[in-house]
Amino acid sequence: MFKVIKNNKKLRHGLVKTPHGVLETPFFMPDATRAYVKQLTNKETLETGTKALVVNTFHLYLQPGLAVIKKAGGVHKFMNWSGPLLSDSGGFQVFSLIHRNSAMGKINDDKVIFKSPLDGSLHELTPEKSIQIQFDLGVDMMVCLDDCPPNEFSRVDLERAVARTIAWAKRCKIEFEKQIKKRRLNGLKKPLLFAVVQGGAELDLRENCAQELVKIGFDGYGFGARPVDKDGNFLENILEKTAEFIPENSLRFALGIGTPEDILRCSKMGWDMFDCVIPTREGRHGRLFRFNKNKTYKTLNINNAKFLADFTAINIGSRITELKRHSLAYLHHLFKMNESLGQKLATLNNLEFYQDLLAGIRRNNKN
RNA sequence: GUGCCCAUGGUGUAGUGGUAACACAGCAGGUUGUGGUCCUGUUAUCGAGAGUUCAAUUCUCUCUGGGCACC
Repeated sequence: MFKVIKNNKKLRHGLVKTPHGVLETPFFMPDATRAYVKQLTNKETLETGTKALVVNTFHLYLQPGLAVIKKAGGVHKFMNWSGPLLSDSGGFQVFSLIHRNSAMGKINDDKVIFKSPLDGSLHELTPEKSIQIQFDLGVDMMVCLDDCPPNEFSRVDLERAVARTIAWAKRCKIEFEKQIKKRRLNGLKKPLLFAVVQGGAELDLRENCAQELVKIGFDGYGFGARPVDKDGNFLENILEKTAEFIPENSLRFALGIGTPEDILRCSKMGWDMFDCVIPTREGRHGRLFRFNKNKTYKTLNINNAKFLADFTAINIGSRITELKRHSLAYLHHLFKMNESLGQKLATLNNLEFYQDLLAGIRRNNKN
């Protein structure tokens, strides 16, 4: 259940009730694709201010496999996470796999068949199966299987992907209702369901896709495909208009977004939910995010030689003791030694930065 | 002491009578529904001296340094 508490033009503040707790919007979810945030224990993840995580259907289906997760009693129990979890449908992964290499699978209107990148075995994914898997995972928020085309696809190909995404969303909704009844998940136990708006950089396709999905009716709607073009330019206008195509009382989920700047921009357009690999992945590669005094931010590459003897703190204002006490010079040393403790500290730093960024947006939107 | 072998960037190795290549390290970029090991640039080298030659990192000699064997 989602309720907008404050709506000042497009600056939104709201509450999402999920089976595993309430979330204030807008919020950011780190990606725990394979049921772990890389480098961190759950306790450490919580210390960054993180409330909810994203896991991935595609990855968990392949490893460790559904049998194991069902036996564990769901992903929450498997990974010992008691907060809200969202699962991605796996559509993005399957389609990027096939679009990169057509030998990896086939897509038709009914289903998608793909080869496991792990052992080459063949698997079939349908909208119904994707929803069933997500119920087996036992997550709080699920995403419909969508046909996710690269933004550079031709108009005709984008149209076909939109048509398929709508048809599949309908099938997902039907399967969702079926599973709800079958599993008797009423009231607060009922997960939220999201559909994904496709259409590349063609505004009318985005509008059409959103309208058709709204007719079917979902708790929230996501922005599909990469939010940047092939030159790395942010699709600002497309994001802004797509948010407007989504009803005000629905959740707006900006999948895979993004840089701190992109999240700031999107939150001003009325997007409520974000997830991205940037803070964790870039952290592992040595890029740190930090605030300037005037609330702007900058990044630094801890690998750079200029940090060799920089004994200032990683983040003097951090709530996390290690970030407050350890110096940049020490972190530089850990990275030069290829010591995973360095990746952990950088991940902690970046997730705390992202959560502080979102907390700031929420404060701003409340007032 | 005698004999033999070796010497190429920071490290480990290619190679050639027309001034040198690769890997790692270094330096710096990149990463948007996860590439933990990824990608892209970039800096830097023929131990010293003499000889042969139009030309030597390459051939010869001496020296220096290192290794092996023998006494």
